[in-house]
This record gives sequence, C-alpha cells and structure tokens, in this order.
Amino acid sequence: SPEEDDALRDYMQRHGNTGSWITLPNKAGEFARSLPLPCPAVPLIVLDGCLIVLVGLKRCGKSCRLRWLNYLRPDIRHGGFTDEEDTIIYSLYSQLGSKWSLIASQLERRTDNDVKNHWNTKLKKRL
DNA sequence: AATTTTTGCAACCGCATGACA
DNA sequence: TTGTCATGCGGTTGCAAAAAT
Repeated sequence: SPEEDDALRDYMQRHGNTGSWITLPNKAGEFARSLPLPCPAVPLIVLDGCLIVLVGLKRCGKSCRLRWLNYLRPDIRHGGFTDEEDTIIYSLYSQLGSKWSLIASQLERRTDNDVKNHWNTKLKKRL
C-alpha cells in the first residue's frame, strides 16, 4: 500500500539499511511509530469511534528488500528504454545469455528485474 | 457499451552462494 | 566438516490495465 511504501522509504532514506533485511520490517515499523502524528507512514483507522493506529510493516524482509531495490530506491529509472540501451542489451545478451544482473550493471541506473521484463515483453519478440 | 483477449510488469518462488559458527 | 541463515539471482506467474472484439 502507499502507506507501506511511505514507511519503508522514510526509514531507508533516513537510516539506510544498516542491519539485516530480515529485521528491517520491525525497525521500520518502530521508526514510523516514533514520528509525530499525523504521519503518512502510520496508517490510521477510525472504528466504532476509536482511533486505531497500525504499526509495523507486516511484510517479510525479503519483500521489503525487493520493493526497495527494484522499485522505491530513488536512484533508478523505470521504463523509457532508449535505442542505445536496447542495442547494449541485445549485444550483451548474445554474449552472456540471461545474466540480467550483469547486463543491468552495464546500463545506467537500471535494475536487473526491469531489464529482464523489458527483454521478455519487448526485445525478445523482435528477434 | 459490454465483454473478451492480450499485454505489461511487480512480486513471488526456489535455488545457489557465501558468511559464519 | 556440517548445518544454518541471510542475501542475490533468474524463471515464472497473478492480475490490473489496455487493447481488441
């Protein structure tokens, strides 16, 4: 949800991930709780006249890691692959095969997942 | 306008690797 | 050495949105 993204982004931008991904959901949850209300990272619900504050990230560390690295991380670009990038991807794929992490590392601010998706949905069928 | 089909892609799964005990 | 645990990686999929009918 947008609230979960806010909590994860807020925590990562202020602290970075110093410890393990496994323990991050609890830390990010506690961090969100410590912010002054109303804070967008802390979802609020009014039920039967009572204010309910949802705390913690109800996600496993693996999901948080993937969400941050492939999507929320600010220093990455999504979509809009240029012809130059396509050329590089074709070239590297012909040399390396589906080494998406390696191929992505040769492009500017691209994730392996995005390069893989771009290949599977666009480039592959042009061959 | 309503319904069906296709497409795009974020997220999931299982496995490999490496660190550490 | 063997076992455990966290992370990185690539194949695959669920499903919402877009396109087609």
